[in-house]
Amino acid sequence: MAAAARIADEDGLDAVTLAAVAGRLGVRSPSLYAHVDGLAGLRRQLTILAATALADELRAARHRRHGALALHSLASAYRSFASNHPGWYAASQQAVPPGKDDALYRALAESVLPVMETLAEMGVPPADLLHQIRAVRSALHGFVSLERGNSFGMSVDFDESFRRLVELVTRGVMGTPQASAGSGQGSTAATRT
Amino acid sequence: MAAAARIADEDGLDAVTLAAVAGRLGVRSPSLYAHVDGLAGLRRQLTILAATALADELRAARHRRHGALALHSLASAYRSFASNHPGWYAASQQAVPPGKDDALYRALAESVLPVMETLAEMGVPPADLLHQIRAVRSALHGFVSLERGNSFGMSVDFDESFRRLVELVTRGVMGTPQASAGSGQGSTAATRT
DNA sequence: ACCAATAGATTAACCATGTTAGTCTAAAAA
DNA sequence: TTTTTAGACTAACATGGTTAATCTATTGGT
Repeated sequence: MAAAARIADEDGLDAVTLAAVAGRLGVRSPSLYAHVDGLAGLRRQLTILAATALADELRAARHRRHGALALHSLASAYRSFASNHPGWYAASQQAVPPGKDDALYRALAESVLPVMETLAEMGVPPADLLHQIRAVRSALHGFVSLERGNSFGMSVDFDESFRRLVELVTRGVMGTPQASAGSGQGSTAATRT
Repeated sequence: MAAAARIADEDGLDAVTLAAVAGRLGVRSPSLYAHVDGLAGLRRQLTILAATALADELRAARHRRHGALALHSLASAYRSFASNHPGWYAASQQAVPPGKDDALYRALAESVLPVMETLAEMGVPPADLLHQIRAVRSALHGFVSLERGNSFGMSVDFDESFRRLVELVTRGVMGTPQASAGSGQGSTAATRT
């Protein structure tokens, strides 16, 4: 897994292949089947590894910070993670098959927890929490994803753009409680949103 | 290309393969080389096709609408496109290799134009335009991408979440001009942002 | 000290996919 | 009628994933 993780960051997620991992370990591909459940298993574990790493970073960024400051710190950490570990970030954003795989699900959920806790602490009413988390996640993932994918033309001032985006979202999350019209939204307790 | 486009939407972007396209056309894979420049060329053209289709939808959504309404319509069209053509959407969001490929670049740029025009028309000052476009694109792409990737747990109320996100961004784009601190941002004329 | 179990690697073989090279055929152009 | 050409084909090879069957060395039990 360590070898796979290195390849992901150095050569891109697509370069994570049984042959590549085996090659780096000085071993033939079939040998890997004694340790991982094929390519699918390898990628799955890589996703878990990446999501866990991201969750750790986010947790650390939030540590002992509160309110808007915590949110800003979180956002920075999120973007830095994607920048420092592009392969891991890509892995952590894989499409998730519905149901079943619990470990995978929980690892991904953990990376969302810090956002949820921060917003909750900032006083977002439970009825709004779900929507706000989605907004924050969308903004962060969207920006990072477009930035990583080279989808922003003119390579100017990404930092400033990000700063503004984060402030826009922060403002949106704090002010204007926005009376919720529909739905009775059940448990706000659980994990992913 | 039509065959490839159908496969992308029906079986996912990853299923777009020379073998699959050839199979659907009742032909052997090597035959395709007379029409497309290998798999890379096929995918490239698919990206152009998808970006063009997206641009058309966005242009249509904006047609004869103005201000916040245009932006909302744009946002809806964006999300609908991803929902109706998941494969095309995925294709239109491929990472872009820097420089060179002009046709590809321009096709992708076209899909951003409607956003730019709408914001400009809404009175966003030129100095802010670039950042605002990025914010809007980030929010839209982020939400759609997370929704498509099954990354929102609890399958409740996506519509409401999206509605709120769009309103949050709209509010952010209209109010609070946000004095820009750094940079002298050159030409605001051009295309992608 | 010996033996058995096991972890972990191996080769061989087979699949699918992408790709190149060389060839054939039928329709279009001259 | 002849030539050109578009568009297909087969053959052959590379890479990557996967399974099966086998080998070997270390570990653990007796």
